[in-house]
Amino acid sequence: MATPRIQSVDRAFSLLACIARRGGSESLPTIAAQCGLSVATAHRLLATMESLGAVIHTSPGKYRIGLGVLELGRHASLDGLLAAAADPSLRRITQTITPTAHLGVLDSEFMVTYLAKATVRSHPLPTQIGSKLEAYCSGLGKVLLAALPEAHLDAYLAEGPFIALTGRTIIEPAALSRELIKVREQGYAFDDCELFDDLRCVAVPIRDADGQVVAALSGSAPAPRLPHQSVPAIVAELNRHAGEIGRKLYPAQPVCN
Amino acid sequence: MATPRIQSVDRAFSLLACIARRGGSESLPTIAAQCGLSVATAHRLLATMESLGAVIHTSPGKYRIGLGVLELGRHASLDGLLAAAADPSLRRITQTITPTAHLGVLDSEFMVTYLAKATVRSHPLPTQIGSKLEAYCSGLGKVLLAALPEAHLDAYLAEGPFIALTGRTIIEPAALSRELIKVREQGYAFDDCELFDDLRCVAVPIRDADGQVVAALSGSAPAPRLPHQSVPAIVAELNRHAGEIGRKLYPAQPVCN
DNA sequence: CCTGCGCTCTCATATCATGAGAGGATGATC
DNA sequence: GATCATCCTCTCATGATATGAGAGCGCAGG
Repeated sequence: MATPRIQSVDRAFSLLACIARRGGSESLPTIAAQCGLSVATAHRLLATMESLGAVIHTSPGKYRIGLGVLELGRHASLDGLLAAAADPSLRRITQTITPTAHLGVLDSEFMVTYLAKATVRSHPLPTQIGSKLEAYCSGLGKVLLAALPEAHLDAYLAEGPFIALTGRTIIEPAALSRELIKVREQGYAFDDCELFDDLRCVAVPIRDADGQVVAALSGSAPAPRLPHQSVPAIVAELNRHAGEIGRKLYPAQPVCN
Repeated sequence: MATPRIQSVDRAFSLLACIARRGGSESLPTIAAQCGLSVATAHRLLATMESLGAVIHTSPGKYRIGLGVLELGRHASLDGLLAAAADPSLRRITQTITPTAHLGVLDSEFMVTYLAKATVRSHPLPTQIGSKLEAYCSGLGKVLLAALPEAHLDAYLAEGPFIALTGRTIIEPAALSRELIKVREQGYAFDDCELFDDLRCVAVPIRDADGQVVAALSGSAPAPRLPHQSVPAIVAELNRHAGEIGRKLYPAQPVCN
């Protein structure tokens, strides 16, 4: 059968989640009840975690998440995890779908940051992990922009007209706005040589457990290798990978009933 | 006997600590060995935590701290924990030692931030939780300054001379420097009406597990109620509380061998 | 094709966690 | 200042739960 769960660990995290949710002032009996545990069990679990620094019992009736958790969290960042989680998918994509694959996020300045990249040797591309790029001119950027809340998007569009990188770059705010609506509706973006001449790219969103777009995944190829009729299949494949990445990062949350 | 520990929870956190330390690229067999666990056990624990989002298995040989831990950590801050952990001690101090007690930290601008305060009704003081105060003129500030690394302290002293708040405020950098050396040596600070007329205060450092000063704890009283000969006893009591607070926040770390 | 490595799973065993409730301590109320 | 209400801690017999060795599977590189 599937790997059996360790009950105590489930319960421990249930307690942590419960404490985190309540911001830190619930009594042990209350917490125990919320997690469906006996007071004795909850107490043992909390005492164990307290000695590990994961929880602290500040005063009667008050439990809080401890510095230990903060310390552990210091080693994780959304960007780093996205990159790490996406890496295997990117590799597979380059082997089966398009010769190049990218993962990117949008920063607060509306710039796309490349977090991960994979390419087959024969098709180098001048993109670099960690570098930033304007959003309006790439598949990744269009997917990420399309997911922005109305107000932010308007602010971005107001920055236009934009600079043309190729003859096909969308530079007019109105045209970009229309394009983004289309992207949002169809669930993917198609970059038809808008960033580099002769390079096409398909991009799809990566979503968290709530469906919010947190990043985008793209596959790029020379235009001849990426004809229009191949797009639907590529989108499907990319979506499969995007779903996998999303699920890796955001599993069923630890609930506390 | 003392509350029994939950072995699985200890092991789970041992794994987390191990993964965090290695920055995220160790194979399951390696991690298991480092934590003294069998591969099967480590696998079960990790699988459980993975489904909770505490860990993610990005690709073969690579485990990382997951977003779940980040999310939990979002609810904890050093400041908040210090305040919460100190609160009971502050209350006790006001009942047994001095009518007012404060907890403060130093920010990057050399300002003391009051994180917690307790007072008995009969002795109000115009200090507010969350407000900031120059460091040179209070017991808390002197303790915190005395713990700064040489270079930072020099930078601060160069900002002087300071503004006198009472006739006894130390305003000359040279004098303050001498005072801080004394504070460092004796392990506590005595504020003899340097901040408010007729208000004396004794302050001691709160240290983390490594002995680094992270905050300071003070007891204040009207000058007549805090004669010089009572200082040693007050220092001892404050230190007891400071130790308690430090131990609450920084228990024996989760080690991974 | 074969080898090495990393991960997953099986199963009998006994360790380990369990939960009801008593007792002690602390703080609030009157 | 005394009483009451919480909250926390601990005990102990029971059995559910975690354990670990090792086999098997899939994958990647040689």
